[in-house]
Amino acid sequence: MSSAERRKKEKENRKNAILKVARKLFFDKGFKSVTIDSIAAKAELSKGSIYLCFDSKEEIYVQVLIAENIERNKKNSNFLAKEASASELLLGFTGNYIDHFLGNNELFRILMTFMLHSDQMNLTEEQDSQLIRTTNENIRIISEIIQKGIDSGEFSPGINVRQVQNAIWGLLNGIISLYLFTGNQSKRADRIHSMVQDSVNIFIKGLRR
Amino acid sequence: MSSAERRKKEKENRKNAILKVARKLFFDKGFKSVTIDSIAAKAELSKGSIYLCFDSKEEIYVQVLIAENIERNKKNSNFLAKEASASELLLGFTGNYIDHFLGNNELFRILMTFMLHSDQMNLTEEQDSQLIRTTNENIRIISEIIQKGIDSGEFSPGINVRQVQNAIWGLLNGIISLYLFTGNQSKRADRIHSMVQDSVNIFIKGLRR
DNA sequence: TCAAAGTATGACTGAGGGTCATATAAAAAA
DNA sequence: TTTTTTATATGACCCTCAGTCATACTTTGA
Repeated sequence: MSSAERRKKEKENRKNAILKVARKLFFDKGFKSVTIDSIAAKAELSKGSIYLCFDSKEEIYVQVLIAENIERNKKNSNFLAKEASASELLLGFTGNYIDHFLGNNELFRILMTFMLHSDQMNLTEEQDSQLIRTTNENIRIISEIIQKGIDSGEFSPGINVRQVQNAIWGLLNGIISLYLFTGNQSKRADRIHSMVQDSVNIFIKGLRR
Repeated sequence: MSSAERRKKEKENRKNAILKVARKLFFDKGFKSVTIDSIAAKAELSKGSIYLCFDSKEEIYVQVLIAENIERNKKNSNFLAKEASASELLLGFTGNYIDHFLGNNELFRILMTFMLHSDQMNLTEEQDSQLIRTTNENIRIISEIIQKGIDSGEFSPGINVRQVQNAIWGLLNGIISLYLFTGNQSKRADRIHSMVQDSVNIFIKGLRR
């Protein structure tokens, strides 16, 4: 291995080490109260070294989110293989989605913060498209489920698949946001699940032919 | 009028003047890039005087949001009086809701930021409940429309009205968030409208008896 | 007219993101 | 091996900005 290659690889490793530390801090304490100094301290590096790998705090943030997206995408990949109706698959996916974010509120906040402020965080073109791409990959499965439902005659053929995908995604994100708003005391998690289930069922009824 | 009363009233006026200035700045520049100094300068007051009326930047922020809620609530009040089916009313309301926030992205961001971080902004009990109350008032009309639909036989009687209200609200907020994420270039506004209309129609179909 | 109470001010503090001159280490050249 | 060049690491420093507080001013009421 040439020294240039080795250096490149070392930098990659360091980047990942920083991301791992940052991830934990963000998820434990929330974006705002994590300082670059605290990341540096925990990664046993100087502040300057952090900035050798990342241009800004926001960039670290977006990289965490992208890594998380990729991770989640792997787990989702075999979802469609299951033998089940489109309705069942949809309820399965949505329940899963809710679980995922109820188990990590901060991750959801990061996602939503990006959705709301993507234009104001000056990311590179690369980062921006990577974020959008990995996010889309994570929800494309909704489209696939809908399409399956149309093909099997379960859903009305007139449906705009992409649009319904986004509507369902929006519904889920919107409901989780409400959940965070009203406070996530005990019992709420149960309630949100039944709410999602009921809402999605209404939606499914509306989708049927 | 006693001097105490007059002083109280003056303070109220000043508060409103500050809010008016802050509102404009927030909506023009976004929360983060508005400084207390800039609010003070524009309100022709010293920084210290701002802090005589408000405890923190967040408090100004939440007061702007509450004032906006109250304002909007007034405009909504005569919505139900219209002669129309529940479905038509629902589509009317949702279209209106979308218009309102597409016309003021920053207001939507403020709303969502609160929904996402309400636990992390240490507001007083008073502020918190006022925010929740005025927000609820703004969307209660959805419940009323649903109830009307049930009463008239248009919608299935088994519906959990409150739950459907929240689901629809979530759907709208989620869709607006997506819209902000994918960028609000021209034509998007049209697309989001048709998306909301289609989604709500699917939902309505699911609600019918 | 004067003391007490209330109000206004802006210099100051502390926190934290981001920078950069300097130091150190590694690689290449001599 | 020694010297030169290049790459990397560091933390003191800069800057912005939320929030504070000692001081100055104004109003009230006796």
